[in-house]
Amino acid sequence: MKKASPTIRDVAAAAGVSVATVSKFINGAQRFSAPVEAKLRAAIDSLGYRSNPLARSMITGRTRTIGLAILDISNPHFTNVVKGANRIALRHDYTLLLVDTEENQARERTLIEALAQRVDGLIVSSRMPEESSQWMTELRKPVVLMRRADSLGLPSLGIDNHLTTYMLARHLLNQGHRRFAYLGFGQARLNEERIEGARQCLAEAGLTLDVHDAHAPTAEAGERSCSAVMLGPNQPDAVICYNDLIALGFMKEATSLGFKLPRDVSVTGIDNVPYGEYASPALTTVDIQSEKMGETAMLRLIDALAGKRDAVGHVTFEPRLIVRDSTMHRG
Amino acid sequence: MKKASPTIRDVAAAAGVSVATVSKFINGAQRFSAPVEAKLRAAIDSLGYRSNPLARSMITGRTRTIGLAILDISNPHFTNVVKGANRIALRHDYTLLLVDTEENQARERTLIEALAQRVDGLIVSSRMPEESSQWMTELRKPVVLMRRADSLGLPSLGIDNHLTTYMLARHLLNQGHRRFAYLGFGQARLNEERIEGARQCLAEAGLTLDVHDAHAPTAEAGERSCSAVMLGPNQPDAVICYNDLIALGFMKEATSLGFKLPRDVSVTGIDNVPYGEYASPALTTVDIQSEKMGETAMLRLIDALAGKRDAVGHVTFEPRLIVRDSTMHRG
DNA sequence: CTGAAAGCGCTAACAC
DNA sequence: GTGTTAGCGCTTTCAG
Repeated sequence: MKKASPTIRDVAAAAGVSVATVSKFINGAQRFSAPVEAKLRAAIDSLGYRSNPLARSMITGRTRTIGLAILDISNPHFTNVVKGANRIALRHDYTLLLVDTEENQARERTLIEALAQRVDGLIVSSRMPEESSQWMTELRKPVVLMRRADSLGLPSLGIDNHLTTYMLARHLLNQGHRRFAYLGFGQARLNEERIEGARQCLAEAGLTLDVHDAHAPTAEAGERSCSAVMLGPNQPDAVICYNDLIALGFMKEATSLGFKLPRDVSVTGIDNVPYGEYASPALTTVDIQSEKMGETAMLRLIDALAGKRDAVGHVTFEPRLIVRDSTMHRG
Repeated sequence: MKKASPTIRDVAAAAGVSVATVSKFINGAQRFSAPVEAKLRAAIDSLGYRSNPLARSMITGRTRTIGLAILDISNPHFTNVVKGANRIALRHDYTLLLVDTEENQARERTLIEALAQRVDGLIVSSRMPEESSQWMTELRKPVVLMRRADSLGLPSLGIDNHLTTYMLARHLLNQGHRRFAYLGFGQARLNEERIEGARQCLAEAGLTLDVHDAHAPTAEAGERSCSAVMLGPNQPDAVICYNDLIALGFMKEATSLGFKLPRDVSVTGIDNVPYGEYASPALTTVDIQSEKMGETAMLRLIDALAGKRDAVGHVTFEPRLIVRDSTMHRG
């Protein structure tokens, strides 16, 4: 299982040619005379030769590997990002070096810096404040950021967060809701934008938003926070959650607490994770094109690596409202 | 963003020592005289030197990278495997090179063979028949298989599949169900074992199993197959699904078709994916310790790489029944 | 403790 | 078309 692999030299010897010829052959760099080609082929597969990508990389400086740093592989949003990124990578003959930072900011930098050394470029998802992310520009490798960060001068992409919650609020308003709560995740940069989006929409209707924090972007966190929202002094008839996971947990706990959904309260999420559809009531949410974001990030990175002109700008994705059964008209 | 990185030679020059000394220093291979150590430190961080892992790997033959090949990152079962494997890898200072074969057998071999060249060892999840998996033993790298395959002589691990469905059938039997259907995924090796487990249990009660195939291990497939199961000639009062995803899809569609769950039919899955809990009715399932499997696979691999004696055997995990609301007593 | 030198397996000029 | 040769950035004997 671990026998020493034959090298290019072994092949050269076996085929009676020079190493340079073998190298050119495996790289398909040119054409060869029939006898040489035959001998090469024979030597290669009789020895079971496979070129050593490490040695090649050391010279060319390219590894055909892209680093992808995400915050939590358990979150279906990121799973979809990985899926999209992986698909494009494969198509361009790259492989993915995955790093899950597990929402741990302390580790993040070390992990990503180490990653940067083994790849040609990287896609990074991070919650670090822009001010302390300067190091990302000093990785000596092209980086695509999965969030807006204008001051860093890095290519980036993300959705219009303000719009997500604006849409949600408008939808709920149209349905006749009047008492709004927002269950957020304060550590995320984009939490503010989401609060702002909902607030603005509500303000236009003369309403206010009761803001809560779930402290984690997970279903468990949503469960834990439910009673504080539903049994507090401002019982809402509509709650907008930071993401689908929180919403799913919230709905489960609300049901346990004896509320009938969506009759007693309408709930919405953001992300359009695959399982919102299978919850009951099926979750109204906003699709943020997670998979597409992964694809686009990878595409931009690969273009950059190929030397194509890359607008070092921000690409904004359009969110799309997905109405399901967790929101209903208020008589 | 791409300035040429300083090399060990630059450091040596700046510090006025030899490259060998620098090498030993960054590898913490020995102790140094105070003045040398000071100069080294100064040179290294004034240059911002970082050792090039590729060059190191080429010599040592080790990359500190583990390859993980899974069938579908969208499936929460595999997500959990990744999570577990990643946690252990990180702890031992390894990184994960992830490959998602997307349930595509044709690509699988190529992808994995390529992967094998860039890693120290690999963990492989595959549906390939044992007979045609011989190549996995010829990768020249340690491999841990995420399924039973005795003839290959590779370390492997998995759960007792026979027991999963046996338990499920027994549970449903105890609840008074009598008309059983199984909604499987024929392409999986373990489908047979699961059918057998349920069958055996039912046989003991003088009952039979009505076997169907969903053709994919996904929620969509479960939805599509529902009507054939529920509206066919043998309407069941209990259905055991190949996995949670299929069960979730099945339940959704059954509800659409007008069935009341679990009153009209009890449904079970296998895997204990996080979202079964948030479906309604919450899904009765069998926990197969996905995350733990990932951890154990990684641990065994790392032990093997560290030269520790590794029983080239199969480790079997115990499934555990999780009863929730999708199964109920039959009056 | 420190240094000199010989490569790891391969590519990339440049000759022939 | 094919061969020669000089390294890539680093580790690793082996002397001193």
